[in-house]
Amino acid sequence: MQQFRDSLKQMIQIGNDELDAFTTRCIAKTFNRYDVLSRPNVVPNEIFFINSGIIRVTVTDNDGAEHTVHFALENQFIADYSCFIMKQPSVYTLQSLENTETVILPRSAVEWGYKNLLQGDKLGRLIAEFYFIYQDNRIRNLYARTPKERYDNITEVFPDIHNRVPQHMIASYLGITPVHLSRLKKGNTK
Amino acid sequence: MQQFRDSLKQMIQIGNDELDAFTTRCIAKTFNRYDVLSRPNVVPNEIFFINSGIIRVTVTDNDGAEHTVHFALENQFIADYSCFIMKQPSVYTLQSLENTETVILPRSAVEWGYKNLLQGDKLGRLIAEFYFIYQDNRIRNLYARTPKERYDNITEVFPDIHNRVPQHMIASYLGITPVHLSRLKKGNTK
DNA sequence: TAAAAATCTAAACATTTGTTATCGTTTTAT
DNA sequence: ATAAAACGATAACAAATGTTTAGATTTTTA
Repeated sequence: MQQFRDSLKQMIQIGNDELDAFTTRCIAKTFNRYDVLSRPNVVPNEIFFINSGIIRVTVTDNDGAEHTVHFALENQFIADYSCFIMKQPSVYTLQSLENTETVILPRSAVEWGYKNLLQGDKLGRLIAEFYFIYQDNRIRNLYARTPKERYDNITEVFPDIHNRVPQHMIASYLGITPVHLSRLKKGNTK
Repeated sequence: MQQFRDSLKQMIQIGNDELDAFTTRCIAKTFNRYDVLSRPNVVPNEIFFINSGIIRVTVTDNDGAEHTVHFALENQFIADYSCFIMKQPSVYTLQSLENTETVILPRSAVEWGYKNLLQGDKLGRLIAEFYFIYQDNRIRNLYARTPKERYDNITEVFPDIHNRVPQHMIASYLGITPVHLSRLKKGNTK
């Protein structure tokens, strides 16, 4: 729980009493590799903070094909945040790709934080802003960069991804097929 | 300014005194069609609220090609919000497509609001969350829907877009060429 | 440790999407 | 009102990307 407390302290001004009260409402939980943390069609009532490990977020399209839209790493928050906010049934699957230690923030804790922490709303603002920036980058890359360029730059955002995630999941994240990624690596295409 | 005040009142609890103090720090400004509101490579220090009109957000890639990443409509906030938050040089161009009435929120007003409005951080949180949800949707569609599906559903997010925006800009937003959109409309492709 | 499963590359072929050019129509600007 | 520019459809062709299948290698599981 200490790692989680340190992250909070980096984001907002918060004393030990507030930290105690808040973290008491959170739950440490460890997942095994390939465990599913969150499924589609269920209203998500949890935000996860990752102490160690890696979580993949996927969406399934109308044809049943699975698309990796995100990898979440150490010291990051992850959730089906849209559906969490809107209290609507989830659209994503969250799955651990390694043994993953998390801190779970139940909805009750989050709402308690907004109401009772001196800088609770600021914390919520910073988390939302952080992911906004990340997503903005995503969208810009999808529009203005080729798959090859996205591949070449993926380690900017996910430093050791090549050692931790199979290539076909990286291809999915890039928005291409594994076969095509294999081709791009050979360098025949621009 | 009344429209802007009403929008604020819908988002947070705010009295007339606070509203007066805040809106005094904002500036009403009208732009002509095709005016540029914000350019790349300049640190953006403003958020725009749209009373009427429509603003297009574009990014230019390495080859000099322009991509439309967003249309902002009435009663929405729009900015190069990532760069605004990070105080970094802008990457987007904001351009009005109609005569557009805006309220400008200078950085000074935003920061004043966070510090002095009772629910300032909550307002910031809600705005960031709102755009997070919008972007999340964008990304999911880019991954899990075909261009044709994105075209068929575009009026969900932009109701009267077909009457207000030329088709080649819609194509750009969909991530395809105008020629290809023309093809899709004919219905030969899935 | 051995069998099974997952992974990556490769090739051949199919489909989607982009590019260029043309033409008629509509919109804009003088 | 008229000339210029922008716009959208279309066709022919080119390039990018997907699909299927096969085989070799690595990783996982029993």
